[in-house]
Amino acid sequence: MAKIKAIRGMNDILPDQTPVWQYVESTVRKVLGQYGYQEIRMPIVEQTELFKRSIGEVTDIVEKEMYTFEDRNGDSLTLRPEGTAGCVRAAEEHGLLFNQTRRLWYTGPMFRHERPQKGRYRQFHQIGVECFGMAGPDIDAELLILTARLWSALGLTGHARLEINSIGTSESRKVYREALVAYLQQYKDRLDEDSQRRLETNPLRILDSKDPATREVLVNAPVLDDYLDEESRNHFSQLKALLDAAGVAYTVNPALVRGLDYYGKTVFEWITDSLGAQGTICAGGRYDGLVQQLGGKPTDAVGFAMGIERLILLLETLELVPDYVNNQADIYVTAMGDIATAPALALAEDLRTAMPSAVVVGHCGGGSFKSQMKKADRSGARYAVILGENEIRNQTAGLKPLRDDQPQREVPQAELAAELAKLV
RNA sequence: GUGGACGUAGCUCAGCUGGUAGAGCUCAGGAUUGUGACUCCUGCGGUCGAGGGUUCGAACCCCUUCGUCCACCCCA
Repeated sequence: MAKIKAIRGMNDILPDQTPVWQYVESTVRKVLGQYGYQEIRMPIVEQTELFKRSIGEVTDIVEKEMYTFEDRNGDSLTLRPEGTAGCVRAAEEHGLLFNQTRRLWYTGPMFRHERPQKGRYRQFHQIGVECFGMAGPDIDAELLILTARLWSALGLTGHARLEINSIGTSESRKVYREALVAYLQQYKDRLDEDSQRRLETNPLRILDSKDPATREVLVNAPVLDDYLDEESRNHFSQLKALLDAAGVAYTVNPALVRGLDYYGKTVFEWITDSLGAQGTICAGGRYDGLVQQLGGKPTDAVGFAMGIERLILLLETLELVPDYVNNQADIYVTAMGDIATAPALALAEDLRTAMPSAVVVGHCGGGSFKSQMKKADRSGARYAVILGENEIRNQTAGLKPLRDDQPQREVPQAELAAELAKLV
């Protein structure tokens, strides 16, 4: 019988991995909380139509990467490939957007049927942040300042660079797209294969082609900046001024376009060079038209998503995960022989009551005393508490430091908690 | 979807021109009646990813398939 294995590209996150996940999630939670952002939780499955209408019919995501299936009643449902669409749907559906401003965030798994590689999986996890009802560049700036603070909290400052661009309103972008396509059509045979295809699918993507011949053609191509409407241009220059004032470094990348149709005006990416091909750890932009497009009232909006796997990969590559994150135990309580089992359980409970934040691991499962000490060592605990016949007779416990050369002491059981509280 | 590399013990990997499976780590026990980390000894542990073919004989050669990794595409 062949063993059943996990689905390709969908990974188990094992016990030695969960501490760093919790570390990242709690850090993000803390920083977002500082800015007054509220958490929202949406279903993982939505009507397929939601993603088609928001992400765009001709994007790769919708065309070939969605996990779409029929519900038992015949409805077409899809495992969410990203969070913005569902967030907008939920917020609109429950009246969270009308005549008010909102700062929301969420986290959870997303699903895209792509070929897995480093930093890219079929089930992956994002932390998404979405802001509604704020038209000005101040909220764009707040989001970027917030991410900069998050990098600082994680020790990542200097390891990711910020690229920004303005792709204008959908109207001005449409005019530009036509001009670009018209220009490139003249040199179609000089473009690389991928870019020829992109002429039909996603012309703006050709701008960051790596092919030398294509790059040569692009030298004289129309520039998006020349086609920007006045409002987008002002918005962008104000944003740059706000970032300058806040001390957030950035570079303007005119070739930066986003893959999802709903973006307009501000777009940005935080990129690292330490992860190979999948170097974008955080990306987003403004999507003022989406709420209306999904049937709501016109509502300005801006947001971004971070890839948690990529963030963790980066932290581990740079060895930035603090040691305390992986420490499993503070105190390990041994029990020598059957006679010590009940007293050891009771003593460990006393310790937990007296030191609520300490991790007190009690030995279970028998084994020689030697092996118990070995496990105490492996647990990472700073102190071993030793309970055997002698200690029980004397109402004491052995207190043995495991991380320095201090000698072992005999402490009355009644005083042990107070004694350890001083040390841990 | 395309290209390349790779699948051998729980983990990291050796295994020569084809001759019948190895090491280190981990784990258990011992040297040390009740004391971890260092050392030494012993032991547990494998359908060599799966299926087929060639051969007296395949972990090794051939085909198919599944999976992993990296890159392209695309994206977090």
